[in-house]
Amino acid sequence: MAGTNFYEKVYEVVRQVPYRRVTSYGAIAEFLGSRSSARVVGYAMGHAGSAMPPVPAHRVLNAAGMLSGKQAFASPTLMQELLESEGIQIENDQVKDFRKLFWDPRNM
DNA sequence: GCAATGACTGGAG
DNA sequence: CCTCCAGCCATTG
Repeated sequence: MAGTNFYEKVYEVVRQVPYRRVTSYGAIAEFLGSRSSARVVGYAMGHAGSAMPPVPAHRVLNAAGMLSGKQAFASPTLMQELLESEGIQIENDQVKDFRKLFWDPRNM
């Protein structure tokens, strides 16, 4: 069942990511209690397409600010386009000024 | 219930 | 600078 509490938590955190901001799997995992569960966060993101309401998964990147999950989108370029649509600059599948655009769930 | 998997991470080579 | 390895943890078969 893709409706577990953990998934819900992950989706909830991702939905709280402000416009024109990004975060990382590790940050979300850490916010949920275990930084080591970053992989699970990514796994949950894979099901984000079925999540309701929809989750801005394109704002979730790895620790390096790289679009590691772009393949999971309808189109491999969709993630980058969505981010650029928000005013975020991407270069070589990597977010520029990632540190500046980075948003920590605890900082809300 | 055990074994495999993954949109990760940090450290070592 | 780039590549490889081992840890970690919820979900799935």
